[in-house]
Amino acid sequence: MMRGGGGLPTLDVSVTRKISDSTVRRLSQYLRILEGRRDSDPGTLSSHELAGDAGTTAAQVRKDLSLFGSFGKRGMGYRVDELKDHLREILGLQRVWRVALLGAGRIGSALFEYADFRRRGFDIVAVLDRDPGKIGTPWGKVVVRDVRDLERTLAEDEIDVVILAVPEEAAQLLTDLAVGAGVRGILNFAPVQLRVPPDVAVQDVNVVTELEALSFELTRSRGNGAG
Amino acid sequence: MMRGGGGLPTLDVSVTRKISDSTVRRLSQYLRILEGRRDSDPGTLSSHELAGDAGTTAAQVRKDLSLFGSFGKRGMGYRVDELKDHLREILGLQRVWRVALLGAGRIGSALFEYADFRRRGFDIVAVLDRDPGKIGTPWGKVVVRDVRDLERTLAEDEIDVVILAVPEEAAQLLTDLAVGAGVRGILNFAPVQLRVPPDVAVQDVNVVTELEALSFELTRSRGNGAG
DNA sequence: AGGTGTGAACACTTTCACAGCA
DNA sequence: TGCTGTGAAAGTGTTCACACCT
Repeated sequence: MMRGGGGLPTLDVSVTRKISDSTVRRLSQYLRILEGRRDSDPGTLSSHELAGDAGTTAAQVRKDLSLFGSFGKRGMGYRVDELKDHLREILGLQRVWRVALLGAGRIGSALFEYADFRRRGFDIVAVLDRDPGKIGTPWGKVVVRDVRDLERTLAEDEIDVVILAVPEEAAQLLTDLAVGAGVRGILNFAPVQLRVPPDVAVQDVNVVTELEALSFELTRSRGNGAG
Repeated sequence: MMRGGGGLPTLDVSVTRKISDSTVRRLSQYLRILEGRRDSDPGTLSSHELAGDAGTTAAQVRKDLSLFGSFGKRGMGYRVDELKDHLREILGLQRVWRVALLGAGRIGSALFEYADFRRRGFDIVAVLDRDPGKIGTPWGKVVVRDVRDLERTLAEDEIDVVILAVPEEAAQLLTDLAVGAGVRGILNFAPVQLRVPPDVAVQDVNVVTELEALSFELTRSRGNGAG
């Protein structure tokens, strides 16, 4: 493989190549698995081991990683610490992302309480809602703000990413405001297809769709000899 | 296209063919879009319209639907009511699925309160937790039960699908018990790769992975001329 | 021997483009 | 004419298999 530099770590993160969504999700999973390893575990692991834990194949693991560089040693496998660092860099997790939570309802509060975000580099620095009964109440270190101050909040708090946990009807309007205020990433819990400019990234979480996918699978497999 | 019967509705649901996950997700989306239409909207719509609302292409819509039958009329498009029925049948939504919620914490309670499930054919008929402070408390029409009664509850309540909203450490154990008790579908919120027999369907929901996918996209696009 | 990195083969998905029906 | 349904083409993603390094 050709690469320019001398002693720099081998990492092709900067190369613009199309990386599939499934690859990215697996990389996230690999990182989670590595982070779950104890200090007593060996400091090195093979693509086979990682694949086993991730429910994929060794070839898939090697291919995924090789898209970004050569992180392993032949005959040895991958050094856990090194690979963790590479994955964090690949995924853009070596910085803290400033997140605003839009919607302080059930979903919003469940997400807010989920401490893993902070540990994983996503800091919820603002919470906004429409309900006067919620505005002004303290949530941990932040105070719930009026969603009408959305644009100012996003700018002042230098928000990178917005988590949309509001009713369907409000989702597109708030998206437009957030995008206008410079937000480039949205994690969308509302069951609508958000319309955004091409330079804005959206990830959808839709539990009903997941359940319907289960329903589909269960319905199909019923007849196929599983009895 | 060849098909056996006489006057029966044209529907290939029974045919065993590999349908991709992305197709299934789009079908769910199409259904949601159709259900969101008002009575004042036209009773018919084209693949182009549906594609527009779903953020995909007309060819994709037609291909997705054609995997299951010929539901449209050339020159006319699709009848909304008919297509809704077909999609419900394809997705296995013409019955009510009996769901047990494992874990009455933040996520569990947010999910439980999300009324859309019931409307969409997923009835949460049991809630279980480990916490003695929660066991016995009424949640709507059901009472939180001791997770130690899991197997009996699953059998007695004829549970089809389990929603796993418990801490990571408990997830695999509860999965094994549920599978042993005959559950064939699991919606998993725990950040672990569950091990299940091949006839059990699992869908994962992992918000951290979604955020990391956003992080990846934002990191990559930074340099690529969006400024 | 053990295990990575990777081109090539294969499998799957999406898009194209058009015949054919309303 | 308008729009579906669908083979064929193009495009993507996964698996194979092996050269090569430790």
